[in-house]
Amino acid sequence: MQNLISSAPSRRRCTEQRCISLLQSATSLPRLLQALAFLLKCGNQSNLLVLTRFAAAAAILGPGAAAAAATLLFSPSFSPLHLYDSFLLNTSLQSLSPSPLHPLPIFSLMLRLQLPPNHFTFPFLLKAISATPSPLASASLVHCSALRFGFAGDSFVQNTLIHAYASAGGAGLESARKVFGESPKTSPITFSAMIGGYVLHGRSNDAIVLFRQMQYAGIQPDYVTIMTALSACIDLGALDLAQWISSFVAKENIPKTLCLCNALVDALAKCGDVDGALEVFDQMLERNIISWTSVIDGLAMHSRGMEAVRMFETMKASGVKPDAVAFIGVLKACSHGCLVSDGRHYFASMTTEFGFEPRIEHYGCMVDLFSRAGMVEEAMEFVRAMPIKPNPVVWRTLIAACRIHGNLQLGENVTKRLIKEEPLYGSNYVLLSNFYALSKRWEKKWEIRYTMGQQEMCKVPGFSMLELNGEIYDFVAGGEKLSRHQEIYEMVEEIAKKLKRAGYVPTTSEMLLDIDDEDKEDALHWHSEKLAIAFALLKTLPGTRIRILKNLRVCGDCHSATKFISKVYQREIVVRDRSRFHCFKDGACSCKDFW
DNA sequence: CTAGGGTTAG
Repeated sequence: MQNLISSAPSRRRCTEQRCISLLQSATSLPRLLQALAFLLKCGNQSNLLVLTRFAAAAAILGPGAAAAAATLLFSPSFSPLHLYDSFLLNTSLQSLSPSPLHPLPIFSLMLRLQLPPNHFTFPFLLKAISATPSPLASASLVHCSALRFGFAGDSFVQNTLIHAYASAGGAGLESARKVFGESPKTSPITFSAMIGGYVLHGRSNDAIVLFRQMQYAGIQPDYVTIMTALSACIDLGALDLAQWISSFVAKENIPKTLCLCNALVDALAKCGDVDGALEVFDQMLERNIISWTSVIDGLAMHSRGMEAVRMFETMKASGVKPDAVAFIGVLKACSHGCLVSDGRHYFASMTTEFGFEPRIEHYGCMVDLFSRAGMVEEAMEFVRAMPIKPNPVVWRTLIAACRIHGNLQLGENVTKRLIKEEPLYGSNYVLLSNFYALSKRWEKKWEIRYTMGQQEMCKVPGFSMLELNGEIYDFVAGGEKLSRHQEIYEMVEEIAKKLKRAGYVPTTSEMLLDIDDEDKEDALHWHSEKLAIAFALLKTLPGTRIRILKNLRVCGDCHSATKFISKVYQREIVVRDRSRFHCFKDGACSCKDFW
């Protein structure tokens, strides 16, 4: 008896599941039709799920197959299916999301069969379009269609339209903004769609401006808007805003969902407030692997490797099984904290204790672990013994170690090998020319620079950002974007003099120019973070902590200069690198010079 | 039957 009751629904589910996989596995239209015929024989005439999956499977095969399928489905001989009309096609559209399959064939069929789209059609359609590779053209096509059918004023349509346009980036963002501006009713959803689009395409400044406007307009952000705004904070290192959001969440009646708390932990840590992140983490009622990974990664970024390792152990003890990403976190903590033996232990435990096959990222962490610790030969040996092919990232890790630890010959060889693999990537040639400069082979260096010029390859320009009183300031080397540059350059000169008196010796070896030493020193002063620090020293009261964010890694000279500045000017200076934090205080850096 | 979203080596 018990058996009968429990097996009946499960058998039906199983059949349906089988239908779907049968349809999805069809590789051509004839096979698909064959599959459908079989399913109909099993009595699926009115099973909507099966029929919509059939339509979706046909759409995957291409417009021709989709047309044939729809003609079949909606032909009179297939009655009474035509009663489903738009509903069937809407559901087909829905079933395409979030897979990246193109929904337009289904939509055009719908029009061809003169089935009128209704107000469910456009959101489904636009949602599916957002997930396709280049949604701009499709979005504007559907936009026109929505206007023609009189659905452009529907708020669901507007929100999905903003999302679809914004997903395209570039000009799509402007189209999205236009729809956004024309939307009469704005909800947190409208704002999330627009803000999310900005964040997705690297315009986090615009995202935050809009987030502020939202509050100004009296619209209460909900948890999705907040998570989106937190992503923008991460991009910009906007600590003030991240902390403000954190307290906002604490005092307002916003559901503290697992997702939201994870986003808060991640954002606070990445904006420089690990202790704030730990506080949120401690108060969480429920934690998943992402919560643990975020907090471990946050500790790793701040050189708190031992704590990260303890956290990893606590996680295991609390019954959460580490996954591949969590291992990346703990291995990163070991390499940034110079915990070589712990790193070895965790790497080994991946296979012995948890049965994972380490991925290239894990091998990369190990190479970094040995490299930072100065064990360059060991790192090279590790790469040689790797069972998977090292990728360019691994090579670059090793190359960075060779440069820092002075293994010039090895570095040069590895860089040449990298260039063979990636001949079109400009930065690789810069790396090679660096080694030539370090070994003072200027002709070789100029040869490379010449080749680069010929092929129009260039270096990623470095920039720094600084947040002062809620405003974000940009600095690029040379500083031509700044209106007050004269003042800043004078400050840079003054800093240089003071540092020299304090015993600072500029490191010129990282410069690529073979000009005389004095000029080299000059050129080093223009690195974007030096400009940012000078500006911050001018604009803030003594004792204020200075926070800088960079797109590249800190160069050796800036690192030692900043250590001196922190002592001479008695300031705490926090620099967020590409991958970690440096907290300069009293002439020392929290990274203990491992970076 | 409708909309916006989270951790990942350098």
